[in-house]
Amino acid sequence: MANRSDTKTRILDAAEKLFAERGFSETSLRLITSKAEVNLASVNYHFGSKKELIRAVLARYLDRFMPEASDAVVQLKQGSEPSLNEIFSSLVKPLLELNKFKADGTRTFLQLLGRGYIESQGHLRWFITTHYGEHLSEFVKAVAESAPHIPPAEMFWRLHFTLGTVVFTMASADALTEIAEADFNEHNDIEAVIRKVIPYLAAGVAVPVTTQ
Amino acid sequence: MANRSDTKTRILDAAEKLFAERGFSETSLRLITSKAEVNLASVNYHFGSKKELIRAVLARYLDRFMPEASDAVVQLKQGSEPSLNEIFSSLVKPLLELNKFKADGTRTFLQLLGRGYIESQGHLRWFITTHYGEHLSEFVKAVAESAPHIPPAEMFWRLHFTLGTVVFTMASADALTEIAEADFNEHNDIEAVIRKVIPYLAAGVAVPVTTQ
DNA sequence: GTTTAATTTAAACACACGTTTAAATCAGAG
DNA sequence: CTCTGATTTAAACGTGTGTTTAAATTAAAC
Repeated sequence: MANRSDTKTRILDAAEKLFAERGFSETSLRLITSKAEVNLASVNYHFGSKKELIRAVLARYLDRFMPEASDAVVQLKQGSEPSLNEIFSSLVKPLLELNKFKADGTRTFLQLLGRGYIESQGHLRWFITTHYGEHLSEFVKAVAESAPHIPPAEMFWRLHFTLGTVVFTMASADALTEIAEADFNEHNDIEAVIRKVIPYLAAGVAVPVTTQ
Repeated sequence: MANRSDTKTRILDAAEKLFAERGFSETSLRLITSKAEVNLASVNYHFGSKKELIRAVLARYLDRFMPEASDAVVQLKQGSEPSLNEIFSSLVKPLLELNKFKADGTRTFLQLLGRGYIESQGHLRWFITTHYGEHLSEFVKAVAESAPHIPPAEMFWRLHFTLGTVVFTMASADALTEIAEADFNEHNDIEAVIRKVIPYLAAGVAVPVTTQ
């Protein structure tokens, strides 16, 4: 069998960059293959379809991030009663690790996640919960335990509010950092944004339920 | 001149429903015109292009909501020092007013806003700030005054976190209420979701800045 | 009732998309 | 070297898109 083929990798690399920047449906296979300098048909040859290419792009990051993230949460719980801030903060290192895998990997991953959740009309939600459900529930459990005054149904909503904040912020992170630079002369890399959002999220998740 | 033409309205009505449900780029003019039972070409005749149709759909809601919303904020400030919770809550009535304009108008408007911010790659941001900037800054000013311990640059980020929460939650509100009903046997209409999100947002916006 | 302008209609246009095909090329095994 | 299977390639396919055209129809003005 012949297999030197970095073609697959070239496609994934070009695709993830374009997907993150402009979204999935706005990125054509022709654009991907021209940036990757491979033949158009090679996408279907190696991945079957565009949909499966999207999954492959996401999986390459999720496979790295998810185990590390849930490990971090589990390890954090070894100590005594982590705060919400600490739980969220424990995800920062796994996130930044992605920069070692690829330049700007953290930003790319978060933007992909954002695009995915927004565009896929619930399809990505299914993909993640079925493939990474155990890692995910480790995180959810830790959050729930550290805010025991929030009933489960309320926590469900708040975690999705949180997801929304992260996902939207990351999908528009480029535009926002530009505006912030222009209006406040304040330069923010992706890590700075992550560190800004954590206290915001933690406060919202833990705020007492008002029965007005 | 001939003008019985509810054609324009029929198009707007069908378009807003489909846009809210499935997003702008996922909704073809052929689907819109078939649901509206009008001819395909009438969209371009009455609106010029799909892009201008999208703007018209959004404007119909924004023209109703924005003045009412900023009025509500201004009126609230007549009293003494409204809290963040009160400021956010003052938007609920204007939002629910949209249900009088059209059945399910509140949900439709918020979903359109969500889709718009997500899909339009900054274009809607420009449209709203140039057309409704004065109404908007009334709201921003009120929020800033009620949380004077947050520096302007930090507030910029937190308001966009807030926007993200709202926009994402509303864009996926249908899916989320379904899941909540299945998993927690808890039925939520759009008003219930709005009332859930307000304390979450207010807590995040006002949380003290940590200089760790 | 005739004229005029606005509107509606069916058809076609031009283009971009994801996918498929079949031939050409390549690399490794025997 | 030869053969075999994997990979790459150029071309075409079929479909769906927003938009345009030019004729038909409608409604109001004179």
